[in-house]
Amino acid sequence: MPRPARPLAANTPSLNGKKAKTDVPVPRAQAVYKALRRAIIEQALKPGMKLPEDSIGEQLGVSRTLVREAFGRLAVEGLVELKPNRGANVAYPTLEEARDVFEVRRGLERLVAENLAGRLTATQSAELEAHVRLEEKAHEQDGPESIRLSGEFHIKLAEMTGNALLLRYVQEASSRCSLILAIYGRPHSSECAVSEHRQLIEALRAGDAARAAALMDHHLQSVVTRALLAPRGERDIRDVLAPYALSEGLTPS
Amino acid sequence: MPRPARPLAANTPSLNGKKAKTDVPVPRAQAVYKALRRAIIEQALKPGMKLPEDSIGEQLGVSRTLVREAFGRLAVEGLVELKPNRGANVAYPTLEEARDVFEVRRGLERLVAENLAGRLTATQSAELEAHVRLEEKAHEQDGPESIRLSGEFHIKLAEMTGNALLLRYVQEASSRCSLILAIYGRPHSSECAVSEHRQLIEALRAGDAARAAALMDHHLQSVVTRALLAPRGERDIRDVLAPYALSEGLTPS
DNA sequence: GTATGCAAGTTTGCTCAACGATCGCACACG
DNA sequence: CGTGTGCGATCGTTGAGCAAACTTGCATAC
Repeated sequence: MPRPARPLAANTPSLNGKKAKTDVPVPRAQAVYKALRRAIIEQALKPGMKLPEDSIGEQLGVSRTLVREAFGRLAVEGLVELKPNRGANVAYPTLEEARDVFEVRRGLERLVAENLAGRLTATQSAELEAHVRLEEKAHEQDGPESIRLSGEFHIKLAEMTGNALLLRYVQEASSRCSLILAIYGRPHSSECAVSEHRQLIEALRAGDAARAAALMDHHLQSVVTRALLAPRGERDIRDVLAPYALSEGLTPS
Repeated sequence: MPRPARPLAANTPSLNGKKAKTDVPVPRAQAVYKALRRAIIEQALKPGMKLPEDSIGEQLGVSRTLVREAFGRLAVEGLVELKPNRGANVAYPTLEEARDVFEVRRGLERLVAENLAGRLTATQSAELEAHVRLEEKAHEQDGPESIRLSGEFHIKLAEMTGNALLLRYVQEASSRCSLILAIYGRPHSSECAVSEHRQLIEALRAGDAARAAALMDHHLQSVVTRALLAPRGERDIRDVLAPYALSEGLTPS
């Protein structure tokens, strides 16, 4: 039995748009996971969309086995919803889940701020400044670049902590927030205020852990507020009707 | 081709020692994952131990496919270490990783405390009291029950928040802490002080979020201290030599 | 005694065909 | 219109198969 061509092998190096950082082979299972994850985050695969194993496997040039593995992992992360015998769908988080994710994310990012306060190296500091400058430049042009850079700022901070588990959790929570904001967010509400990023860097440099944590908390809270999600404790008619208003193209005042 | 008997199907209902809570079928892949996870946490599978797909599959009565899926998921959780083409081993966290996990856990549990402060129902409160009484009883008998109940107290708190993501992260961090303490902890150092659990419940009931968070933080910090892991910032000869001392059967004073 | 090369055996990563179970949908019937 | 049945699609899983990678044991050279 001849073995078929392996299209993904040809594609794998280009998935990241650059060569692998090391010569460690990247298992195809990993590549499938990353491709699907990215397609969900970038909204090529829309919230609620059905994900048939067969056709996804065909499109990626891999067997169902690897697709199933990727689904399993994405389900743990909350990006895919799996039900026994019912297959996989891109997750469609409820408002309750959204609130949970944002709450946890705020806690995690506070931890990042506390960890980094007073510990930034000159190199890291310069790197953050450069990033903020990119954000400002992108903000002037009003494109999707601005949103991407906003999110990357937070990932960059988590990376700088050097805590792998914290980074993983922040990445995961951030991905889920992206999905949630795609569903519930107001247009253009996904990006962060660049000025707040600047203030945060200053507090981290000053070594004021409490101030940095408070700034971070306030910063993320204002992202949520701009995105129409009220914080826990403010359950009112607005919460209940929000998805209906959106589906009818209405914008609450 | 006749299909073989399915030993795991016969075993699955007994894995939890009780009937499934609902009639939703439990996929075997899930059962394999849970069995392996439990075996690692309970230390039937020791840190560093090699996990061959073939023999694990035979022992659990499932195909390699499901074993591979379980490995993938356990690897994400940090309980299993996977290297391409080198197979799976039970994870053996470094001291650095240990520190990371404890730091994140402290942050997560602080979040739990803040979430619950002033929000415990009477039922929840009674449930926690009952749990602490069980801990006290088990503590008198000096068995493994005491350690298990200690860990469960924290999981129970996280459940009470109603935040699924927070619960998942606490469960995961807690599992990894168990593995770490198995490697690096002093004997009998894994359990919590029951009196501190009591103080925590009081603060939660009083609605003092700041105090509850501080108590939780201090509580977990003292678990770490008792277990020989110094907090970050105290890198000294003790850190460096700890694993060597242990491997030679020496106990630092 | 130590280092190196090679062959054989073992394990891993993955594909694929196969089969039973489950589900949704269309159609027939009362 | 409501209900039951049959069918096709999909899911969950198994096991055979194969290539690649790795490990182990043995022979040989220095």
